[in-house]
Amino acid sequence: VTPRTATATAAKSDLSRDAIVERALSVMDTEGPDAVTIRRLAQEFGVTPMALYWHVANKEELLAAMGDALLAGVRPPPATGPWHAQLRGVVEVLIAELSRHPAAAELALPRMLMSEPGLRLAEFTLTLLTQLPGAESQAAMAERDALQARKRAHLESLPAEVYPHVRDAADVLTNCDDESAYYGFGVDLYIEGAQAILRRQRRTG
Amino acid sequence: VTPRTATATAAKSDLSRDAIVERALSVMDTEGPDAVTIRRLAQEFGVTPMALYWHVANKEELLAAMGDALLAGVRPPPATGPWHAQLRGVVEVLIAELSRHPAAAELALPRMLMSEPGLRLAEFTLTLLTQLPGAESQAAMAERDALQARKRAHLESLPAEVYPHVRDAADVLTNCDDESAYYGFGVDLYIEGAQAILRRQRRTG
DNA sequence: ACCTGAACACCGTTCAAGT
DNA sequence: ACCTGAACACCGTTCAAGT
Repeated sequence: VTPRTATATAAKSDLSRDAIVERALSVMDTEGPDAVTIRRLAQEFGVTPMALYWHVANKEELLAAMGDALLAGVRPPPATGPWHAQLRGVVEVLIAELSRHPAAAELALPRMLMSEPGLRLAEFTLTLLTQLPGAESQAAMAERDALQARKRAHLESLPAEVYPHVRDAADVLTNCDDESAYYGFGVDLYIEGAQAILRRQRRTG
Repeated sequence: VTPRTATATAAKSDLSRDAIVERALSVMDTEGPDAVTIRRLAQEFGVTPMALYWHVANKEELLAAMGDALLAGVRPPPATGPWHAQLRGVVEVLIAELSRHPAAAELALPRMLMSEPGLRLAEFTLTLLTQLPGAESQAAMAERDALQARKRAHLESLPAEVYPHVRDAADVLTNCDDESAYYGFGVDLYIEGAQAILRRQRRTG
């Protein structure tokens, strides 16, 4: 009679960082954000709550790891067609991945410029856009200055050989000295897009 | 010696729903989301935690009310110029308001289609866009089907005289039968916008 | 290296009771 | 109508200790 089988639920895989993150995602998917607690995940593995702290520093780090796991799952489709078709491709794959874990989606966006999987995606997107500066999501737009300072510091420490475009765009991506210019780009993006679609609707419809 | 002055902090305004919401926003602004707890707000007013439950059903309702307060603060600038200039105007005012309460920004977006202040804003925006269907934020895009069903039911119960455009667009705003079409619109918006800005850059730069 | 046990300082919320 | 007191069932996390 091993002590584990007494308390462990159905799937009694070994405890590990990846296993915890994966289980946390599935708990969040099925039971919502409030259900993912350290204690709950512990009993999911038939283990003491404190056992998790060996694999994960704290809950904040766990949530970040969940976001990174989503982004790591976004693999761009094979490159065919013009740049905007490829761009549409990655965005659609990203949306598909976020749709598979709706409640965890908002964990992914703030990680885009702060983690390896996120930066891989950003670098790929910026490669397609070449000289066009990047536009952040609305959620990212509303983030604190402190966090943005950390982001910039982090971006500036990146190796230029691996992330050339991200580094080039670091200023635009984090600069908030001129807020109106920063937000203005996102607004322009929306307006121009709406106008273009309106024109097309008039043509075809 | 009244018992209140003994425990109340500096500003000892009377307890009320609006006062609680306002104080919650300022606590969130200055000390972050984790600091806004029922117990903390109670001692902010020099009162027992349970006192708040007379004015607010639970914490979830409090957070929703905070989001609504932000949206209620978004007043469109005087209408001048073409429709896209006016649209840019509201969006900029919205962004300005969200910037004043960065940590609370994400409370506002999910309330856009669920509260009176949000619907007022949506109606105004859709009036400008006229026949153009509305595009939701990425955060809203990732919401659950259950919530979308509630939204639709809520939208369909609205008086057609007050919210004609919102009602007309209810289908597009909540329909997820064809996910790809729903998300595709947002993607088109982004792509077309990026292309338009690229063209303009080539012309002027 | 990996996990346990006991404890601390918190949460949101209910329910009966006061005024 | 509006607030209190005591209690319940939870949290995340630390710290010393086990194997």
